[in-house]
Amino acid sequence: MKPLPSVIDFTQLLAALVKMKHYSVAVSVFSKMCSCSIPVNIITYNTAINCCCHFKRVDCGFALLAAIFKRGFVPDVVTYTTLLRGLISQDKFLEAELMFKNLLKCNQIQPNAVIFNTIINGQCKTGNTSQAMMLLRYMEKKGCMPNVVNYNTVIDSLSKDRLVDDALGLLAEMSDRGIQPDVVTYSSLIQGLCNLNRWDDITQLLKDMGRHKISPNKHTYSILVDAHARDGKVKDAEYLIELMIQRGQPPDVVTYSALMDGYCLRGELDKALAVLRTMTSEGILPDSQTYNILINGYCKKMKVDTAIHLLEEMPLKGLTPTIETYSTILDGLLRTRRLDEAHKFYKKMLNQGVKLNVVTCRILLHGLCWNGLVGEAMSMFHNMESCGLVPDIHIYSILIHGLFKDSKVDKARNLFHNLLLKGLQPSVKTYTIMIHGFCQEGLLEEAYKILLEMEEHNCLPTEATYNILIRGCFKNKMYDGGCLLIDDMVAHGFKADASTASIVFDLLQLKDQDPALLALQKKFMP
DNA sequence: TCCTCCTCGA
Repeated sequence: MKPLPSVIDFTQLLAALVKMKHYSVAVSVFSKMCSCSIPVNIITYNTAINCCCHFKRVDCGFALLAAIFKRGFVPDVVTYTTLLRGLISQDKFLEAELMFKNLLKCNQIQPNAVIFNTIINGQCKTGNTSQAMMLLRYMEKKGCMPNVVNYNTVIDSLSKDRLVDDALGLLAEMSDRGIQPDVVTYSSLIQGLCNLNRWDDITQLLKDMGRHKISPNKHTYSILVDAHARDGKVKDAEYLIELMIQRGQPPDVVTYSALMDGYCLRGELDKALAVLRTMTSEGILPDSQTYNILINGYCKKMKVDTAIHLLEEMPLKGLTPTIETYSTILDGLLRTRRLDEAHKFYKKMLNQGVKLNVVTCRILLHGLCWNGLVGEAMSMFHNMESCGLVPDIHIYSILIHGLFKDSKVDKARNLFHNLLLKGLQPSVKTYTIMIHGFCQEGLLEEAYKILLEMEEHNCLPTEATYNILIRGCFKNKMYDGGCLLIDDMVAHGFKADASTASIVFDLLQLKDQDPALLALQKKFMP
């Protein structure tokens, strides 16, 4: 109190609380400061607004903006950046974009690279990478040179959209303009290449990093560990972890979780558990996600009881199960047809205040259909909208599949038309399910129409799509049609391979010695 | 003294 610390000291105190993620404490300290007439300035306000935003209370952030005006302070670009980020983190991207445009139009701020990036990142995260790219060009026109973070944001998004070559183009552009890429740039690119299994390019990029004297960090290594683990190469993943330790970048909970996931994918649950023990003994505490990976592993192996045991263990370790934890177990119960337990579990989950999301609904609908309860699935589907949940294309595919399985052809057809009316783009899966359903019902013409529709919408059929339709033709003795389709699939670059041949083979075994089938046998069987 | 980008889960 004597002397009273400066406004900078108080602001640093607040910032320290933010860094420790004690947002509610920080906000109450801030309001105490205000009521005690302790000096504050615009930076103190910005820090407080940032707290509100992390606290998922943008509304309080805007209340503080009003207070700024009331006290005669002038909000700066940081104030607005923080508010925009708050809006975006609460899925209000369109509002954020509108506010940003107004700020520019009214010359309220001199936009800098940070505020531009906040919007660029928002566009990337809402699936509009191409618009983000346009904004990257636009900021330059506004006299604001893009920095490495702006490039990194777009490069990361392109890489995640599988457009790694475009991302690599931006890397080249950076070098041309003298903007040095950093470890984040390379990490994003490596991840993009990992998703496409372009191992040679990854090696090349790692060499490139070395030439630029940029060392991989925890993130980079974790990306590589994850990629190897996903690819089943757990031994290589283990080797990478050793390398991390040697190079002074010790693995963390993310690295070990990725390795665990690799073991789970191979069904080696004992080894996954061993990883959990290793990390704990090294003082790295598992988080909810680590448990979710393990729980998922056990559910996929139909060992739902062990999964439930792990769920019960979480609170003992100070962890709160997430919606993902509950959804995984629910999926396990439904897949093992433990309907009563699933129902009880679902009720309990809702009682605990867990909020449903689209993925949980997807799991429930899939589970209901899988257990032959299409009617209940449909009524749940109709309830979704009243909960503010918008069904996605996967949900439509699941329901259409369920309806066909129950021979409800008209309802399936209706649902398909409805999704088109809603402006949803059917996926290859949706189309394939339609084709499969129509084939089962002997409606070959309708099935074929769907194939044509796919091509019209530039949705490329897969080998499986063709095989399903071909099988449908043969089963319905439309041999010529089947043969034409085989030619068609070959023309589209697919091989009429073993599974196509086996269709013919299956039918030969089932059916009488139909001469047309015998002719086909000559064509396909060795 | 405050605000942007990268790693694991259904």
